[in-house]
Amino acid sequence: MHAPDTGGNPMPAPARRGRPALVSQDVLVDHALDLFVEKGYAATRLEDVALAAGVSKGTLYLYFDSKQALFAAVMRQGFVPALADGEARVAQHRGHGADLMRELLSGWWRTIGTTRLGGLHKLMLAEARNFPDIAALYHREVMARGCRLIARAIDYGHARGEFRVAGDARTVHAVMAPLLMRVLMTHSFACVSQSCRTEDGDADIAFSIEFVIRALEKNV
Amino acid sequence: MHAPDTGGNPMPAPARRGRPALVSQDVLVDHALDLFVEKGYAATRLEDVALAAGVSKGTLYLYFDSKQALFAAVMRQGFVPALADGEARVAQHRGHGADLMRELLSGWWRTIGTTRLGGLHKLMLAEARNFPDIAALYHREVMARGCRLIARAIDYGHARGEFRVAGDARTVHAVMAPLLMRVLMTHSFACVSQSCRTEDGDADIAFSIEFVIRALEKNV
Amino acid sequence: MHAPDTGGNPMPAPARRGRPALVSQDVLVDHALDLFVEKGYAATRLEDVALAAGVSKGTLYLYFDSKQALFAAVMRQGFVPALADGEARVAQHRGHGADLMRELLSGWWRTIGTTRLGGLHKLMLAEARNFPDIAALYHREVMARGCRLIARAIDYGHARGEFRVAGDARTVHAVMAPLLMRVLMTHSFACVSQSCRTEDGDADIAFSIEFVIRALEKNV
Amino acid sequence: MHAPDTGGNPMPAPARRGRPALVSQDVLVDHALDLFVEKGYAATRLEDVALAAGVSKGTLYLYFDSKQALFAAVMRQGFVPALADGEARVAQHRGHGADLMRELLSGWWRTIGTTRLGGLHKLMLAEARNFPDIAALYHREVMARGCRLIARAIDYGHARGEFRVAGDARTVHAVMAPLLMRVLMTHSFACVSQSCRTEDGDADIAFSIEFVIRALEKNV
DNA sequence: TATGAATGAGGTTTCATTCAT
DNA sequence: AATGAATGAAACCTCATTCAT
Repeated sequence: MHAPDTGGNPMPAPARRGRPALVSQDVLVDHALDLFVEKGYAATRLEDVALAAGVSKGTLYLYFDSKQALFAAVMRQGFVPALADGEARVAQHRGHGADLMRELLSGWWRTIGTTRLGGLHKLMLAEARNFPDIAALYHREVMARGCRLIARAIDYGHARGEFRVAGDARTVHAVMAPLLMRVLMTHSFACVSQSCRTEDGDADIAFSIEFVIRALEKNV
Repeated sequence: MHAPDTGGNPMPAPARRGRPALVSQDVLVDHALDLFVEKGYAATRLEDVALAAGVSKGTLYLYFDSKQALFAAVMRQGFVPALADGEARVAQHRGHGADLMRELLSGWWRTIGTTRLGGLHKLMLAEARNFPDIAALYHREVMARGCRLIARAIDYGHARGEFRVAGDARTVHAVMAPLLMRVLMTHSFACVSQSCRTEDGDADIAFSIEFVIRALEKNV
Repeated sequence: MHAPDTGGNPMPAPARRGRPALVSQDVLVDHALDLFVEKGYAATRLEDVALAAGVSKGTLYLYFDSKQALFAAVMRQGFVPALADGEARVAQHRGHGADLMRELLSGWWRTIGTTRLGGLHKLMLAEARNFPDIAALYHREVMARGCRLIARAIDYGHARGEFRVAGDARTVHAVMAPLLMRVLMTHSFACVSQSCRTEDGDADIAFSIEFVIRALEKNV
Repeated sequence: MHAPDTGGNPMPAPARRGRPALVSQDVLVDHALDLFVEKGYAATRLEDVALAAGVSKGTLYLYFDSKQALFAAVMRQGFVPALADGEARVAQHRGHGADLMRELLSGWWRTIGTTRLGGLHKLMLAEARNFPDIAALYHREVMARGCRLIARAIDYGHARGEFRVAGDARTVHAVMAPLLMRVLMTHSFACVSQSCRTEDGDADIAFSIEFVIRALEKNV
């Protein structure tokens, strides 16, 4: 992930030849993410991605073999950082299970639900059938990993005697559903209905979180 | 799906000139629904729709002005019957609110969640941004109406003192989310992961329903 | 190759629906042959083929799935008739072996060497490496069949005691080479050198034919 | 192919500034020859040529103005040495005309027929129409010169009363055709048919040579 | 009404060539 | 001299839509 350590010696000039790159893969992926999320896969023209990044159509093909390869890169690079962040959070937590759930879910909402990454979830959902390979990658690397995260948090509360259920798949699903649905709605119908916008969403989100926590907790 | 029943009266040689249509709009919409759900909007070719319905590509244009018009018809005709059914159910109900919820949600699951109509929800979600007009229609005629239905049921239970909350938008959302998500998963990742299939889904669905009912009910 | 015999019943009107075709596969193949021979495979644009036939680019794809499929059709349809003709000729022949050879070779020259089909031989030679499947077809259906034809004629003269050798592969090769080379030259260097043109070619061809016949015949 | 021999004199530190070229035109031409012969002109990418020679695409353009210029260089450099060799052979020959022919033709086969240069002949044939200028050069410098060579050899035998014909163009053509055809076949259909391979070709070649010599010689 | 041939805009992809370092 | 990023024209191919019968 980072350049090999050269042992304290100052790294010599990288001896770059030729014209320096105008863009990097990351920049292209960044703009592609925007457009894919905004217009969907089919309606996004590679030329628009390139122009958005300030290069020409052909340049894109120096970095990605095909439209599908670009799409795969968008998926791969989009979710990895957010997941690592969530995992760290669970590992460190002490205190009530309900508080951990609150932190996790509201954290997810802040870093994914309200950002382009939310749109990426919707995109993957919409295109999964057309790109089984990428869908499998997403399922394995993103969904499964995210579910394990939540499952561990529920188990934590269950082990402390606070939650009435353990973190099995069905429970995880029920816990995540309200937030995920809200994200999907935002990225589908926000343009159509005020009620799907996320603007004053914080209160709504808190409500959804408390709703599922109530379903998890033992009666007092 | 089939020709309208003429009530047992033998149809005499019809007075109107020309043959009756060999196909009706309904047949086309029916096959279009299948293909749209299976492949998504962009990947569905009108020629395939026509072939599936046993007519030629040109004939399709006698019934629908454009691909988008066909898509709109699919959406319109897909949801109307299911909604009417649900509304009748709520109007008639007597007894516990929880039982009404169970009936509504499991009824929704049977008639929509496990049928092509589930795929239609996913399709609309995926394409809403590309077809704001249709999305607005869907939102108005399907989503809003469906939400009112659920809201009324929650209010019913609330009025009886069984539910701790009234049927406002946020609650409706939280109640529907698990079932909707499951449908979306089925139509996206079923091909990729066993865990997204709906096969032994009945137990899972019951679990999801009880999960949200628990969140609705007052503590005992 | 021809419509199935309907047993003497007058064929009913074919009940053609829709717009009658502006072109047929044969017309497209015909123009494609011209352009492929003139410019080579890579330099021939499908749009030019279509325009030459008086239709649009898209129409071509109603008849052929791809450029390669068109190329295959050109090859298949180009050679079949000429071969059948030659085979009939050998079967009927009576008289001197040398005369049969003269007839075959000059017949080949007239029907292939001086027509577009000569260019087709050159095209196949030039493109064989790029299209192994089509090359295999050509080798099996055209070259092998043509070689058998010549071999039979040599065997005929050999059986009569006129030729000193039998029709094995090497002999066939040596017999055909001068005419084939001349065709290839014509279609490659004619534009560059008068000496490669075929205009007064008849005397040259007769010379080439007598040259190989002399090599075949026993000394007098 | 290798650096010019400097004659044993130790090259002192060269006075000229800058490094000597890391690659020479010859290296590029050498690899271009391989690729052109293997894949044909259109299917050969300049980038592959550069990579094969161990330089970058840009470097190639320091030596050649265009793909066509590279092609021209390949042609020019490919044939010149072989021709000089053949010409020397004819000039020195004493003895039977048939033996001279055997030596020339089998020499051609060894140095051209079985090497990449054979593929170069095929390439020129395939591309002549697309590059008239190069074709003219080839025709003038290679074909015409080669034909003169053969013509002189036939004349030699004719002057000695061994051959029944003089070395006119038609005869030269008939003499060369079998070997040329075999080369073309090898470079076109070898991948498709065992019978076009050159493996045990020596016997076949001898046969072809004797075949044409028989056609040249007077009856005994 | 129904057909199926025809269209052509629009997309992806390739690659010879240029250019700044 | 050498590089390698960048370009953009051009080709193939698709498919929603039109049209003549």
